Amino acid sequence: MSRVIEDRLNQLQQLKALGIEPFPSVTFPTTHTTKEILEQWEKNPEAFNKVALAGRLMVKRVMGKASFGVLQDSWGRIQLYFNRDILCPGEDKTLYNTVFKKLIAHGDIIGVEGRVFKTKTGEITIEVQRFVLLAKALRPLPMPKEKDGKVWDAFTDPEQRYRRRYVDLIVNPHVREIFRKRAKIIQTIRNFLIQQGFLEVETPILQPIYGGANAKPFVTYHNALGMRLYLRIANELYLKRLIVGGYDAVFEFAKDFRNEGIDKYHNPEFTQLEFYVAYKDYRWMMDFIERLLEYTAKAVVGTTSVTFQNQTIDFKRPWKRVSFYESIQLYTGLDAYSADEATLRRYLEEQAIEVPAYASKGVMLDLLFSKKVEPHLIQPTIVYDYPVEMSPLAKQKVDDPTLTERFEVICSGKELCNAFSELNDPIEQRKRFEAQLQLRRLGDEEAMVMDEDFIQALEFGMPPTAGLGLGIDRLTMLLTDSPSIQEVLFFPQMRPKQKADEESELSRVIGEEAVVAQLEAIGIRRVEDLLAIEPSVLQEKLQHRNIVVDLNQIRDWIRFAKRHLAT
RNA sequence: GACCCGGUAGCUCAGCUGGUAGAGCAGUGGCCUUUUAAGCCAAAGGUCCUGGGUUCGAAUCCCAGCCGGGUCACCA
Repeated sequence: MSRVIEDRLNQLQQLKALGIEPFPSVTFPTTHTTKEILEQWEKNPEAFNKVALAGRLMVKRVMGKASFGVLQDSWGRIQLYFNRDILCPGEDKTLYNTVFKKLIAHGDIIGVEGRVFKTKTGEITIEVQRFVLLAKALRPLPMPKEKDGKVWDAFTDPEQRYRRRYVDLIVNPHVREIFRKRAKIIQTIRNFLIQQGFLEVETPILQPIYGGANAKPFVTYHNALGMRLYLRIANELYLKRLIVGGYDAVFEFAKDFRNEGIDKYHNPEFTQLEFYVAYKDYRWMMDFIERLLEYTAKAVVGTTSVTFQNQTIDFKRPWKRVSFYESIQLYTGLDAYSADEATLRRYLEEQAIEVPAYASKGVMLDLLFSKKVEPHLIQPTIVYDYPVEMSPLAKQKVDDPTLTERFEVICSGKELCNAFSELNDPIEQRKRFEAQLQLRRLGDEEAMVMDEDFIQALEFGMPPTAGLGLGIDRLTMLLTDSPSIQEVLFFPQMRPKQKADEESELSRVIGEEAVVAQLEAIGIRRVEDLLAIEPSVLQEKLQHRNIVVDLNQIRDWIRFAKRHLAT
């Protein structure tokens, strides 16, 4: 590797010797993109006798006094033709023989000017009359080659692709396309909502009390306030406060954070759209989400029907609708509505589904549904009327208080949306939170916690409201036929490549390696040691080693250390 | 978290019945003025993930660890 970089550094020096700056401070005005040329040249070749475009040189094939290259810009690739006597009409052939042939390499970013023509073999090509180096590449790119749809030496190792996504984006054009579609999905939904009169809002990511979903949070610490904060697991409770505040319809594309495992459907941070509409209910919301997703699919892929992992999924409305208990009846034959806890537990155990000891009826129904029903629901399906036990923020049905006005959209066997008529009765909401607290006491770490301020907000009166959460990452997977969430996130979470033990527990708490080294020198090697020493003594000892630290800083470390040990 | 698979040149991979480390592409030098996975000739390129162990000798066998992927578990 170092050899290749050495060669390139060498090229760098030689360029400078020729008076060519390898990283010039210039603009390069372009007249076209690769895509425009490829699409429009046939129709009107005369208009392409003088074009300028810039991009990365992806392929360089030198054939003596003429060469071919491939230029890649943001939109695609086009072939370049370099001819010695066109580039160097006079005696001096340095520009071609030395600069182009020796010093410009695969991966360099260049600007070219020239005329568009078609080669003998029928490929639209730019005859380069002038080129400039815009930025030198010191590292070599992987070089996949492609012919007739077959790819050789593809850059496929997921680890490398995700860790160095920029390389992935350079050499795998379809990856760039996925993220363009992701952007289009978000823009389409945003425009749709704005057109319907929604207000786009932003709510806190750092929350003193986390809520709105069943999940384990990330914990952090605010030094000045001296308090624990959580990264939000949802923004639901804040958006509903805004409905209390008098907005009719609000939405937020929210990054949420959940401290759980990572797999092909889960990343610690993910994007969820939530929106709330006053004076509507979940029936209205069913129609609305059908319209929204049908419209989005059409806008992004052109049709309502998409292919996802060899399944055809059609977002054309109306979608199938089935009640929660009917769906269970359908796939298990079980009358879960009438069944008591013991019956459910027995059934689950018979099906070899692990049931936690603390499992309430709600938890068991959830298990039953996700194991036995969800996997069968491939086409977008609205499952409605969820049991109250599993829906602590949803309004009960008037004619059956064991059920709530809640529905989920299941698609390709996975939850895509979750929606309900929002519970706006503060007294009932308090009871539901208390039931959650009880679950928590029994060992359900994902049960919700009490949010007094939210209840107080409801006490001021919230209109009847319909709300919905939509997993943007999952929707993107569906609409781009991506098999994992990592494929639709630019930078999915990865373990650091360095050996984990290179960074000690202590350095995770302290953060500054220089300080850690001195701490270790005075015998503080573990987080526990930090707690055992008096802050002022530590300050003095560090001072002897020429490290001046504020006493508050040391107290922060100790707080952090305590938190670290507690988790 | 459990199990399975993988980690060898910049990239894709072979070598894994232990005996001096291989190919294609990329890179380097040379030839070639419409090629396209360009071609031909030549030379070069490596902590075989890390650390231990077995052995005269380990990329190869054993143990531990790290990183990734897959399946399952938990979750959206």
